[in-house]
Amino acid sequence: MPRGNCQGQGWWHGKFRDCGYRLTIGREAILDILSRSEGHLSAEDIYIKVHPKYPNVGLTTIYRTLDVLSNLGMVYKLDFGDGRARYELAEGPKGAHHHHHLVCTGCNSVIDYTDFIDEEVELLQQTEKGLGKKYNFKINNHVIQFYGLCGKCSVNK
Amino acid sequence: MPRGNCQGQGWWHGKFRDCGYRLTIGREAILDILSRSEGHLSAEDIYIKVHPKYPNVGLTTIYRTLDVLSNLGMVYKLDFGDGRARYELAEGPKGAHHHHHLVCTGCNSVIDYTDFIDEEVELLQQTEKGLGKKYNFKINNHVIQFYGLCGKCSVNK
DNA sequence: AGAATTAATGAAAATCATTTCCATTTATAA
DNA sequence: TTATAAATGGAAATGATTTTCATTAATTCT
Repeated sequence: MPRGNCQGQGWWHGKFRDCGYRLTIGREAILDILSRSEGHLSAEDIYIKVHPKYPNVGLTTIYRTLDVLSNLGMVYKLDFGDGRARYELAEGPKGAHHHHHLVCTGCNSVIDYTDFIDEEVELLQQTEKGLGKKYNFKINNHVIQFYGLCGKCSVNK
Repeated sequence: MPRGNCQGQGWWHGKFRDCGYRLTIGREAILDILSRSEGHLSAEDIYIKVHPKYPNVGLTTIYRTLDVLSNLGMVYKLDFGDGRARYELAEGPKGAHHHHHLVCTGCNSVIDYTDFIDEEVELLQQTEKGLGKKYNFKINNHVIQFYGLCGKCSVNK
C-alpha cells in the first residue's frame, strides 16, 4: 500500500504519482467519467458508464479507485440517505463548480445549489480555521446539506 | 401505515398520538435511551442499551422506530462515513444542545462542536428561507460536517 | 530492453447494515 | 371486551461494499 499523508491541493496527473499511486487505464477511465459527468454518481453508475469503453474494468476497481480518490481529496463521497454512496469530483472549495445540496427525503432527488455559496464558504472557512486550531484538527472537507420535501413530495403527503 | 405529513416542531408524548402512531413500550424505551445518552448511537448501540431492560425489543423494531422518529423530525440520522448510520435526538435548530460535527476520517472519531454555531445557524436560516422559496422546498433539517484528521491521526500518517 | 519487484486487478465469495415477510401480539376504538 | 388495525420479533432476503487470492501490469533496477 502506498505511503501516507497526501491530501494537498494540487490537480491530477502528477498527484497520483507524487503519492506513490500508479496511474492505470481504469483509474484514468474513472476520472474521465467523473470529470465529464455533472452530478452525483454511485459506484454502479460509474461502472455502467465506464464499461462500454473499458469492459475489463470491474466494479471492485471502481470502489477501490473511488476510495483512493476520496482519500486524496480529489473526490467527495456523499450520502443522500438512500443507502448508496455518491461521488463527485472535488474542485477545491474555491473551485468553479462548488455547490451544496438540497435533498428531498421524499423522492431522494437532489438539487445542487450555488446561491448563498459565497457567504457560506466564507463562514465555513473562518469556522474551519477556528475549529482546526481549537481542536487540533486538519480539516480538508466539509459537507452542507439541507433535507426536506420538494414541491411534488410535499403535495403528495 | 399511519398518515402523512407530521413534521411540525412539538415535543414527544402527544406528537406520536397526534400523528397516528401508537406509543409502545419499545418506542418509549428507545426514546428513553436516546434522551439519556449523549452522543451518536448506531441502531445496534441502541439495541444493546435497550436489551437488558427490555429483552423482547428486537433490532428490527429499533430500526423501524428510528425510521419513524426520523420522519417525525424527532431524531437526526447521521452519516459519519463508516457504513453505519448514527442517530441522535433532535431538539430543534434552536434547542439547547444543538451542535455540528467534526469527523476524523482517520479514526472515525467525532467531535461535537458548538463554537460558531450561532453564526452558522443564523446563516443557515437565511439560506433555508431563500432556498425554500426559490426551489419550492420545505426544508426541515440540515447537516454541517467538517471532515479531516484529528491530531493523533495527522501525526500517524 | 529484460528481469525483478510490487502495486493493481477481476471474479467470486464474504460481510454486514438494513429491510422485508409473515404469523403473532398489542394498543386503541367501538 | 371485542374488533380492528398497527406494531412486533425472528428468520430470511437484500444489496452495497469489502475481502481474498491468483493473475496481470506498471515501475525499477541492471
